[in-house]
Amino acid sequence: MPVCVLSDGAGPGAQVPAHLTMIPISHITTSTDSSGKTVKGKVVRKERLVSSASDDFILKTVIQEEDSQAIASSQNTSISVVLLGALAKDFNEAVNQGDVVVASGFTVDKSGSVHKDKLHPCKLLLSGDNACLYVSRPPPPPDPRSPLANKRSTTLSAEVSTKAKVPKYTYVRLGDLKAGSVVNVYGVVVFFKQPFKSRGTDFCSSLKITDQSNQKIGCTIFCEKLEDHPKIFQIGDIVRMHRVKTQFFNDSITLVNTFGFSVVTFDGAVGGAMEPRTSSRSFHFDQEVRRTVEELRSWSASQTILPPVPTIPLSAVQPKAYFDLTCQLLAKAPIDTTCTLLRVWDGTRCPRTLLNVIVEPDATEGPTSFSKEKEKLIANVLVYDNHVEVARELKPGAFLRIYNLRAIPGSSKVPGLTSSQSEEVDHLAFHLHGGTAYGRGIRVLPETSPDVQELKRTLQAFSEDHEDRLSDFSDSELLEVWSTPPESTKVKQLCAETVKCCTERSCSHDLQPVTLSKVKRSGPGRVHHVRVQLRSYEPHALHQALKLYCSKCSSMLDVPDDELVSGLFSEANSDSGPCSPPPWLLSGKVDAPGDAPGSADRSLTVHLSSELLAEGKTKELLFLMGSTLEETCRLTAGYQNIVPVRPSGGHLALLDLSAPFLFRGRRRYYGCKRCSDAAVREPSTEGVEVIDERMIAEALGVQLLQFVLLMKLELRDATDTLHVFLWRDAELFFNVSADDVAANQEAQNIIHQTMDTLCPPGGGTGERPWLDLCLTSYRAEDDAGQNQTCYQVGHTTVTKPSSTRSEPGPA
DNA sequence: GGTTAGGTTTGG
Repeated sequence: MPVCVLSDGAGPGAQVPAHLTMIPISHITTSTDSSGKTVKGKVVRKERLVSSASDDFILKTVIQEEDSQAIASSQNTSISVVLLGALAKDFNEAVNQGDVVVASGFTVDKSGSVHKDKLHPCKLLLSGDNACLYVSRPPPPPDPRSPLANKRSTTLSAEVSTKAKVPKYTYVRLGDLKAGSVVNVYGVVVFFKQPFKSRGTDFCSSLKITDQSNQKIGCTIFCEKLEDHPKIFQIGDIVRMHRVKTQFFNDSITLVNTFGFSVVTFDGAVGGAMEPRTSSRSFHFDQEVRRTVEELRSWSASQTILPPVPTIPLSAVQPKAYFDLTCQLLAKAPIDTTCTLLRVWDGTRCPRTLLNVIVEPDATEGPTSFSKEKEKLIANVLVYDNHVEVARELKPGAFLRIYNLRAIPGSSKVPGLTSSQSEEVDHLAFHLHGGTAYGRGIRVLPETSPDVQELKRTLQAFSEDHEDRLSDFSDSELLEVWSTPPESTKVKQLCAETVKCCTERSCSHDLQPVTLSKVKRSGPGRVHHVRVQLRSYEPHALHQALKLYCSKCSSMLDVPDDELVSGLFSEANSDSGPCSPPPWLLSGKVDAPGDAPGSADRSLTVHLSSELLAEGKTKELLFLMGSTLEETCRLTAGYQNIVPVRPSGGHLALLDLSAPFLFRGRRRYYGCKRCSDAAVREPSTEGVEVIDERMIAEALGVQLLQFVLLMKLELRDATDTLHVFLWRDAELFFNVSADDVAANQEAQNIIHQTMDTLCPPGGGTGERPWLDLCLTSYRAEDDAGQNQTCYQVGHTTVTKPSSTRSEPGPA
């Protein structure tokens, strides 16, 4: 449906998808297969937009082959194009005679007027979701101030001289606004509130903008959909608004959105990326837009109009301060109806003790505990009232900016708080109070934002430092680690402080360690602390410890090996036959990637969402047909998300769900056969910042399986042995995520090294380190349906794995 | 082509 105006500079902007093949106008016949094809031509005639019913439009245009050689050697170089529906309307607004357009998703029909107009015997029809039109406009006359001017005028002079550019939009300076008109404006944001629910039907955004005329103008935006609101991340961002009305309020002009409103936001930093933030399907972006934004950026940088940005890291937080926090959400838990706890970190450590909030593990979304080192960096943020609703939509792992967060010293009146810390005074609590004053609110930042990129580097650095610290022991420390109690150690030594342990408990239970024989005599439903050694473990082939778990039906599956998955791919490829993709997909071909250059002569059918294409997102999501597992893996280098598909009964279908339904880089995602209702369906990408496995799974009706780690450990102490499971808290135990274990060798190595430390191969029990563990006992049915008591290790982290154990001597 | 809000904090 969309019309995309291409950037005429080298910068970002919509691009015609590279996999589509262009065909010359003269080659078009009624038997042309238009799938995966484009036609390019200059608009030589544009007729009036005709509206046949209230919402139905039709527009006829004629495009002509641009290549003069083709024109000279062929007759049918001009062809009629009929546009229907919204596309016609968009075309009418966005395209001028003289523009060069590329059409895709068209159908070919016989032209009824060939005798009359002497044009091509065929015409192109564009309608529906499949159709897309890319517009590139002759660039504006060279700007004499620009260093590129000479270069431009030589390479593009022919086109420039044919037509003076008529700007489509005119923008009014904020100092020239008159009440009672509808205008387009640019402005630098000096104040903003995230959209909040109004008392009417819409969300309301409130902002104040300024420009070179130094007027500060308040704007109020009402839109029902959040994605239509300005995507403002911080003061200094630049907005461009189309169709806002001016009106007087309190003796000053204000701007309110009106019919046809649209807004695009740009980063306000001089030299920053020119990435337009908008959910509009069709928006105008060219060299002139770029120049206007750059002018506003440098003007704004030279001014002192902007209040200081109150974004500071946790390490710099002062008591009583209000500040904006850029952070990652790790976990969250509702406290009561007016308050939600967000556990966040930004990789820096606040020098103050932070408020400790204890909630039921069952109420927590995300991990319930973290390694002790990480825990020290985590801030508990309490968000109140209207923010609770926003917090409900947040997912652990998301990157957030919390605006106008308050650091409250010594405050301890937290609903539901059970921490013994509540009487302490020397700690900081973080509150996001109710209301929207001072722009209070929460916003999810896209991963592409520069601030998130920086945050991720900080978090990464923490993880690396932390791991370095673990493996960086002096010899004396190593001796302490390895000098374990002798076999004859009696129970009384369990509490001895002198024995070094290589695990740490992070639970809040106030329990004395007990012996395994006592654990065995106690019934299910208990929590015990024990000090034990690891006698043995299963599976020894550690990759088998990685499982797929369905949180819906609780089934646990082995991860299929490559041989099995390869087989499923070739099975899928053996189904052939006619197959019509759904109308929202555009089809094309890519060369099958191969080792030798000569082997790449096979081509694979690919399908891309026309909506994503329209947004220029050609690498985001690919439906791939006919590939082998190996080819699919190779293509992950070029596409963020690959969904393998196969023809089935004339339609596109997913592969058997034993195969991954999605490839993302080195990561593969699986779905639950029992709980999925899988089909190729269109993902709704409107307003979506990042296309991830969750949204794709949801669109495809796939119940996403989670990678988990499952091991059975045999523990021993002086009194007995006990088999326990390591599952729910296995990631915490190894301090590694199961997702990472599934995707990379380094994470797998951590598990190997840890197990080698806890249970050295070939070593006697005397060498094995002692472990402080928290055990939970529970009742479960075994395979024979018999009730039995099971045990799980929880709240425990291995703190001192070491790979240098085998060579303790000086290096 | 309606209504909504119309910056500005003390409080869990």
